[in-house]
Amino acid sequence: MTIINAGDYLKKHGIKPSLQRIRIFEYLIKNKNHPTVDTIFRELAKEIPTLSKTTVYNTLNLFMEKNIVKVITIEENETRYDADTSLHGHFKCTECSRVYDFDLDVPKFKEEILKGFEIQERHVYFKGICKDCLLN
Amino acid sequence: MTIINAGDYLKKHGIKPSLQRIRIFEYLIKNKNHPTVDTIFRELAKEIPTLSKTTVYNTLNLFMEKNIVKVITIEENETRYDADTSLHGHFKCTECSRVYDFDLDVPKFKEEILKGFEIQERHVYFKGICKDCLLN
DNA sequence: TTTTAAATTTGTAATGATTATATTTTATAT
DNA sequence: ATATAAAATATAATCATTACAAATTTAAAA
Ligand SMILES: [Mn+2]
Ligand SMILES: [Mn+2]
Ligand SMILES: [Zn+2]
Ligand SMILES: [Zn+2]
Repeated sequence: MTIINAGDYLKKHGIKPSLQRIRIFEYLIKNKNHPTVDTIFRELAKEIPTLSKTTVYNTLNLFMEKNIVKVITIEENETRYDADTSLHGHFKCTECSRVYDFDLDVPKFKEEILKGFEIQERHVYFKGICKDCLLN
Repeated sequence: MTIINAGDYLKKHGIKPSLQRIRIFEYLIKNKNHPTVDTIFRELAKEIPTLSKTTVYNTLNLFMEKNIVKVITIEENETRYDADTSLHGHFKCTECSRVYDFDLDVPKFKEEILKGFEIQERHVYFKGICKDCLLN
């Protein structure tokens, strides 16, 4: 799914597209690096000098309510965000701390044990050392 | 895997079995409810009035280094611990906040994309509403 | 058994991420 | 242009975790 216009996309999901909201959402779809609040803030503060970190928090929480971003909690005390809401796995490299995406096959989950449970979210993440770091 | 004697198990893993360490480990294997530090502390403080929360933190971090417990980070700001180090999935109910175990089939992961990556940890968790809560 | 040293536990302070609150700024409607 | 609502900002508060130093316990040495 490619998002042509961030403003339209926000509107379509019931979010008034302010400058800050557009830039934060654009940052997420252009940099698929699963950034933290701090990363987003530091990067965008260059373009928007008045930006407040609170706004980044508020905006991401709003995005989550409206289901256009997902939260990634791999490490405690390091919350990351992802504008790709499709089901996919994440691999975090413990060397370079990059977070990679990888495909997941839903029906391959053995979920019989959870018969009678209503599953709303599925999260899969691996940790280890990425190809890049292994070659060094 | 059933652990007969907590003290022996700790020794076998290079951990000197102090009273606090034994009790904390026993709590984990007897209560498979994936407790938080706070839960462990509150429960054990009844038996060990001198217990310090710092000790619970220190002990769990030691257990993690020695690979006899795993950390579960489903929610940001709610770190839980599991003495079952085998690969299995977790289901967290958003109603009663219980965390259930469920089996996972390792080879069912589609990991071709991660060829060349060294995978050290695999984590799978789902969120939703458990059977119990759905029946109310 | 006493003495000494090391390991462990404890209490308190510091840190850092997130949220709460109040104020200011911006957008919208009359 | 004025009033009202929404959004952004600055600052303070909260809370989980860690850092640090002192006290206690355990183990080793004498
Ligand atoms: Mn992703
Ligand atoms: Mn478990
Ligand atoms: Zn790497
Ligand atoms: Zn439930």
